[in-house]
Amino acid sequence: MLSRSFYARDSEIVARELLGKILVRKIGNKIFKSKIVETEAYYGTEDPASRACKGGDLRKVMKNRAGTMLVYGIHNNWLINFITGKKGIAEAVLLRALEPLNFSERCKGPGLLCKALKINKDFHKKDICKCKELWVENIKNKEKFEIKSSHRIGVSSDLSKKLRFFIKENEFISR
DNA sequence: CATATGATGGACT
DNA sequence: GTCCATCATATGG
Repeated sequence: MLSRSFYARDSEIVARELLGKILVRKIGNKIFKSKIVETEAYYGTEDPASRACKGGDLRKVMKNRAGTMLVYGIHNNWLINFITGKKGIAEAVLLRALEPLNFSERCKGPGLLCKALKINKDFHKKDICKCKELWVENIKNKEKFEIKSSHRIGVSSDLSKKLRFFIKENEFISR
């Protein structure tokens, strides 16, 4: 399991380094493993694309300490974020797509991956470093892959930075 | 209680 | 790329 210090860095760095890591979901006595293949970085207070810049609950949660999970409901879906950066600074990384390793649900999108792993608001504000039902593991055998970046998806106004990161030529990327 | 609003997904061009 | 059905929240009366 990754230590809290992994998340306590700039969200752009965490978003990049989360790629290729293994997300583990435990439901009852079953284990579901998947590889993280696509992420986006969000900067709450000064990010026009983030709803947290408008204030409210999201902004508060994004200021929690790194490693806190933030589950956000939109349309008929759930999206999961990990809080990054220092406590008091509103930063988070959104999980956008996973490559299923020992199951076959489709995970090509933030809403789909939450549905596949049965992630809902029960995980909101929980600690990814302590949770017994969902956590992130390091890769055993380092595999080589190229990280690409682009503008973020589904937002009307955005920063000029490219804050969406994904593994090049992976077939499980959304769109 | 009423209503506005999307960090979407899927179908389609 | 574009269109749009759909529903959990946030907010206001």
